[in-house]
Amino acid sequence: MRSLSQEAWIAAAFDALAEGGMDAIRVEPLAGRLGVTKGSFYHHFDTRRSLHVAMLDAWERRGTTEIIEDVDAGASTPADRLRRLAHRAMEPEPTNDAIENAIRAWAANDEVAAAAVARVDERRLAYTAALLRSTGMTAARARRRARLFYRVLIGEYVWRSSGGPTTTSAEIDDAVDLLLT
Amino acid sequence: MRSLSQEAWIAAAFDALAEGGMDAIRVEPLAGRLGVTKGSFYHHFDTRRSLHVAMLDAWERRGTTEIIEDVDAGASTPADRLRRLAHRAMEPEPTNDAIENAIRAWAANDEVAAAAVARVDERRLAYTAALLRSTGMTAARARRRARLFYRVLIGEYVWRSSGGPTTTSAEIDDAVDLLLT
DNA sequence: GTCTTACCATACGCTCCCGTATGGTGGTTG
DNA sequence: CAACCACCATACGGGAGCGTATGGTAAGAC
Repeated sequence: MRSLSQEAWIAAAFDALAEGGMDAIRVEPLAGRLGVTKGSFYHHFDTRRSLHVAMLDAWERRGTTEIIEDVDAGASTPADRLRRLAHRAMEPEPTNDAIENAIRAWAANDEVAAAAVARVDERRLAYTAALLRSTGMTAARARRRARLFYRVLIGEYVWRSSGGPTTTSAEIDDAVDLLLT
Repeated sequence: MRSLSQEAWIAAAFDALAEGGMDAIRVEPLAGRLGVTKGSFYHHFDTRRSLHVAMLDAWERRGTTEIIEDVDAGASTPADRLRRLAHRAMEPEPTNDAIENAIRAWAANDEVAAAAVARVDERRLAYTAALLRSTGMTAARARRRARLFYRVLIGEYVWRSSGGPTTTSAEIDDAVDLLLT
């Protein structure tokens, strides 16, 4: 049987999100893309809003553990782990960039989204700061540097999506060296 | 006589933009906010799109010269000029942040907006790179540092708007020191 | 004082989309 | 095999907002 699940709707919604932002996630166009009617949608979700919230949950689950596990897998020195983190996080993935940006823009006008973004940010920051502190940095300095790193990362995503240049591998190494100062 | 001008519509549109993004710029709500009907709007503009383009022009004119002139006014060493630039650009102004972010997000899905953003970015980058080169840096390095600075700036705007922390004055000085390395 | 023009109100048709109501179908369970 | 349920189609009502058409008013031109 070819019946859909919530996950199929969420996946399609992320595609639409990456292409046109939060506002492009509309029930009927999504149904068309999935080859069904909105009768299906309102079977799986109460309202359009609940799809948005479900997407937020999925994003929070994915965006918090994925990279960290990936970086921790290659055990090395803290400085190298930081370098791996930077390279991994800055890797050009247009779809991921667009999703990240769209959700962050959404958070500016939605309390629930803002809370989810705040949790994700805090985990990433804590992880980065912990890495920096492992290199012998003071806690306060590590925190500051982690925030600076995160600003660069957000800037990279947003700038890339709006036609900016992509940071090269050499530039990433250069920036990491600055961070470790 | 209390008649409106194009500028009044554009100003109201920027308010709506700061609050709800590009998509919140709707003709009828805007007319309500201005105390007129859309009959007025379609007298001053051909279509909704032409208002958007007019906003883009206004943004490009404003966003390119304003800060630069302000920084050049206080003549000092290149390093101090860069410091002034950083402080001036990172100054917390929620409305300006939201506008900057909204237009940049818009540029991801609109060719005309992307072209305007590209021009503004290039001028800001060129100015920053020139400052850095005046401190004795090589052209290539100055370019790289300018891009890094610009990523931090974009990240600051976006992160602040989505609930992130505001960079303190001390942190700005710290970051500028890193840039000058 | 008429005429023109800038500015705006009113009213309309149209499209897109949300959410609901209801019925149909095919698989599953007892 | 009968009842049930998950899944989806169809059809409807309603709101929001775009763009148009047309008429009205007040300020200046002549």
